[in-house]
Amino acid sequence: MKKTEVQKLERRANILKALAHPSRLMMIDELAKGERCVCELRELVGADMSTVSKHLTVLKNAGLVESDKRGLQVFYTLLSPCVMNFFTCVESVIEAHEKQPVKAENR
Amino acid sequence: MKKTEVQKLERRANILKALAHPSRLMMIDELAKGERCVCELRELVGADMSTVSKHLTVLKNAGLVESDKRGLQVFYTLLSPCVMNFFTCVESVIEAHEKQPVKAENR
DNA sequence: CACATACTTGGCGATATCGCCAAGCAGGGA
DNA sequence: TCCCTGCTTGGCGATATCGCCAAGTATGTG
Repeated sequence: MKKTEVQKLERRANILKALAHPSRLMMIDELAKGERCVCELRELVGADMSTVSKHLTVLKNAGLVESDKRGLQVFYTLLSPCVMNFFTCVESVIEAHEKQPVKAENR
Repeated sequence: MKKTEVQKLERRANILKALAHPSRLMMIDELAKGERCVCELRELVGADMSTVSKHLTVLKNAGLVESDKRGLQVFYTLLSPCVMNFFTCVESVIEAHEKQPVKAENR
């Protein structure tokens, strides 16, 4: 297996990893509606500001959001709304899985 | 924030987390071509069989794949090919991010 | 300047993930 | 029955992630 191939997969995995957290999913969902400052997102997820800030750093490092400081506030914007399309697929996986979590003979 | 809302986000996050690993991405990609036994996937990712088996368990618990034991071998199938659509979006994020990883004034 | 506000960063303990080794288990062949 | 093969499970150390607190930075206000 090639090294470049692994690097490519790692980059992909990093983006998915950035998305793979409840609070970050909530923020992404909110940012899909428009830019938000950190304080608004803090209120939304109900966590410490430092925690929210670190989550946003993760999203930013993955290239999913962008930040813009205006005065005292920092506004974040969703750069790739296409990630919102993931959720219909994810929901279908959840639905299918909840109906048939394990085969009957394995229960 | 409602409890059910959080659970929903956690389920979504779990699926994305299951995808967020280079080896698992490689396996998903391979399984998109058709069912494969554990030994084939082991050869593909070049890891210990136990490691591969655990990765497959993660994917199975997330509802992304299904297993079928036939004789000595266990064959895995991709249940939700729609996840393959994620990658065009992911690639666009990577491309945009590599062109402009940080703003010029922050370098 | 002093001070408040909005946010980021450092650090720490708690928890989760990762990959290997060793052991266990089920199916098939001699 | 004994053994081999293909796979899963248990366990362990190493590493990463998480969330809070405390401290630091930058910007605006009196």
